[in-house]
Amino acid sequence: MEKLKDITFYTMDKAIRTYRNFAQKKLKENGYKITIDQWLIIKAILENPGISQQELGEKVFKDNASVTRIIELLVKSDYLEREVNQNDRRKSNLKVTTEGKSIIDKVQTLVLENRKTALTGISFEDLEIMNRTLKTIIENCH
Amino acid sequence: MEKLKDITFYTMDKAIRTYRNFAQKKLKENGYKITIDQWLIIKAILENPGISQQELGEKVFKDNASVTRIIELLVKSDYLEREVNQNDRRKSNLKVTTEGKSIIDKVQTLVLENRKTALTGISFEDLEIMNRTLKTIIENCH
DNA sequence: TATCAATATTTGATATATCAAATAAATATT
DNA sequence: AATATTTATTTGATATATCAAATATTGATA
Repeated sequence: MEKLKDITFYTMDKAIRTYRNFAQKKLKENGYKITIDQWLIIKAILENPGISQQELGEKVFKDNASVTRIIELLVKSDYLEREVNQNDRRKSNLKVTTEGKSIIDKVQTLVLENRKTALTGISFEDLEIMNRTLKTIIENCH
Repeated sequence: MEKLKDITFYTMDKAIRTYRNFAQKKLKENGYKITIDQWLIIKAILENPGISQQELGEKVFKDNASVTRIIELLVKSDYLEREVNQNDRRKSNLKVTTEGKSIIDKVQTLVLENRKTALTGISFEDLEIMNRTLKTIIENCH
């Protein structure tokens, strides 16, 4: 029977979780009251103004239900504002507040540092190969 | 501002989730009433008889609290039995039931198929590089 | 031996993931 | 226009993740 440590998917899982924990801890250490996922959602809205929740979910690879709930919390934290979309009343217009923009800016530096730390000692070529490989896996599992 | 799709960690996250969803769907399609995480825990117990919950958590990289709750559900599903450890009454002895062994056996084939599908078209070298890279990330984030 | 410190597990609170069902609004069909 | 279908979002139920606090037990020490 194969050992767990030899399983690629186990290593993938462990790596992404180790990174998430690491990044989340850094956020907390620096007093930022935001989760990685919340940061991701705000960032996606900033990069895609007028995006719907559904598109948002596709963008950050999250379930509609998760998006709904993350947005609720972001509104509660005053990082987001939502209004009913007048063209299609099923949708809502999501706007990042000043406070939301501000925390994204502040956190940005930290995130770049975290990534740098996490990728220390990895060559550009290896990183490219990993990215390509991960993308192949994503394709294969569709 | 960098685009999300260019972010390595985002791709890692997406890849592992795509694989998990894919694998979980296959389990469901075949009528197996077990989650990937439950499968992982049972497998780790089979491979490490007498393992404590804490060691189990380290092995599969899960929080103690998560392990407790997954085990509760496994006991409820009759895949696991637990007794108080007489040497150390804080611990419990975890035993995989006949039914538990049976489902692991049956699911095993499916899991191997899933992995094969997910890794189609990826060279051994690239896979090795990815594994090495992931392990470096894990080290860097400790 | 009574007390203190360390260890293993559980529990509570909160966030996210997933699926299915429910709502609500828009669009198509008759 | 009334009805049916499709689409976007929400809600409920259940599983997992994370942290902190609570429990229970063991081991060490005064």
